[in-house]
This record gives sequence, structure tokens and C-alpha cells, in this order.
Amino acid sequence: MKKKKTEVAGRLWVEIDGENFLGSGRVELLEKIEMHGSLRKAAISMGLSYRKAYYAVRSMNDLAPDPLVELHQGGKGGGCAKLTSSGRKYVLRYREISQEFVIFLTRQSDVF
Amino acid sequence: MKKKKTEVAGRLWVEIDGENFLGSGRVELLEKIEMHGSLRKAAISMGLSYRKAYYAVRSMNDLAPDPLVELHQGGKGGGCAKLTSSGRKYVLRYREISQEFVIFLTRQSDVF
DNA sequence: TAACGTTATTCATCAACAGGAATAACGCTT
DNA sequence: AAGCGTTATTCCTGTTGATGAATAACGTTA
Repeated sequence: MKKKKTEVAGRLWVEIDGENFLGSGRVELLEKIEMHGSLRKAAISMGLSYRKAYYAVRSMNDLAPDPLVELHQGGKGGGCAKLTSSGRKYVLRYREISQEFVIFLTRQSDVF
Repeated sequence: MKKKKTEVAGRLWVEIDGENFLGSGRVELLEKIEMHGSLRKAAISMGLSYRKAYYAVRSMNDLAPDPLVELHQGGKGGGCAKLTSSGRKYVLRYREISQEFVIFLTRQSDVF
């Protein structure tokens, strides 16, 4: 008989007023935006369609009290996307709870 | 400005060999099976199609070392479905980690 | 052996989602 | 004023998943 590997898995996200606000995908997108300074390049770099990325940013900005991303069209380079300080804070906070979650899952897996 | 309610949410499940084994829906199904002694009645009672419930039981029995549910067709009453002692143990274990998870989420929400 | 209510399985259909294509809008640069 | 590369938006289409319908298989009971 084959040895079976059992583990407790899960997903974690943040809701505002019951709506999806932040998950691992969106956080990764925010990180890529900071890295590239462009929404289009950020989307492409993580294999995401531009449209989906755009709607994600729209949704985050609409839900939060302050926008996480500033979008500028036109101008030098055609436009740009910048993470606000508020956006950076959310990324940091999400990374923290994400790490706690990994620890939680590991502990639960051990005693299953 | 409207007050916004922010909270950390999540889903939890158990995998065996990387495949979905137990989640909240399946556990509820197991409880209903124990309650009704019939897979069909269990499915209907929780607004699930019989087929989906059947495949769920199939999947669980196939993945675990021992079956969680015994299915008998024909005979008195047309057939029956019974939770095994192994199945009962999984339900209990899942309830435990599920409670821990609620505590975890509450704590994370408080400090977000 | 006919009836019964369940388990077991296949099929067709419909809706929701994902994704790409195409294009407009924008503002700085030259 | 033309060019550039981005942001902003609409449209269409293929795919996938969910769902119900229909029916076979089964074994006890009367």
C-alpha cells in the first residue's frame, strides 16, 4: 500500500464590507506594480491579463478608504502606476498574516 | 463617510496526496448521512444534487485508507448509507481544526 | 415474482467565467 | 502637430462547471 500524505490546506483573504479586498494574487500584483511602475508590465510579468489586473486595482481602490495604487495615463512613457504608502502598508500587513497562516496550517497538519 | 467593516476570512480543507479530501461541505454531508441513513435524503436536506453528493462520497472513500461511508443498494428500504467509525473520527477532527481556524481568523481580524 | 426506494451512471443543456482582440483616451516629448 | 506607450473600456467567443433528466442495477419484502 502506498504511503498517503495528508495535510491541512487553506486560503486566506481580506474582506471589506463582505467583499473580496485582498488575496494572495492581488498582493502579488501590488508587489509587481511597485517593481515595474506599470500596471501592464506588472500584469504580464505574472501571467495575468491586463484587464483582470485593471479591475483588481479598481476594486481595491474603491473598497479601501484610501487608494492603494495611483494610475496615471498619458505623459512621459505613456503613463504609470504607483503604489501609495497605504498600498505598501497593506502589502506588509498581508504578508504578516500570511506567515501566521502558514504556521497555523503546519501545526494543524502535524496533529491531523 | 460610511464605516467600513474589515475582516480576515478564509477557507480550510484537508488534502490527501494533493487532492481535495475534506472541506466544510463534505463534513456537513457526512453529518447529514449519519442523521438520515440515506445519501439521497442527506443530499436533498442540504440542497445538494444527489450526483454531486455521490461523487463526493466516492472521492472521500477512494482517498482515505479506510472508507468513511458504507453504501448499500437494494434491500429493505431500497438501500442505505452509513457513516463508519473512521468517518465519525474524521468529522470530529475536522470540527476541531475548524474551531481553531475561527479563533485564528478572529485574532487576525482584530489586529488588521 | 412483482414492487419498492435506494444506490449507480450517463447524457444533454445552460449559465457563468476567462480570455483575447480591438480600440479609444490621455498627456508628455520631440 | 505627430508619435509613443500606457491607461481605460467594450465586445465576442470558447470553455468549463453546475444542474436536472432519465434510466439501469440492486436486494429485501410481501
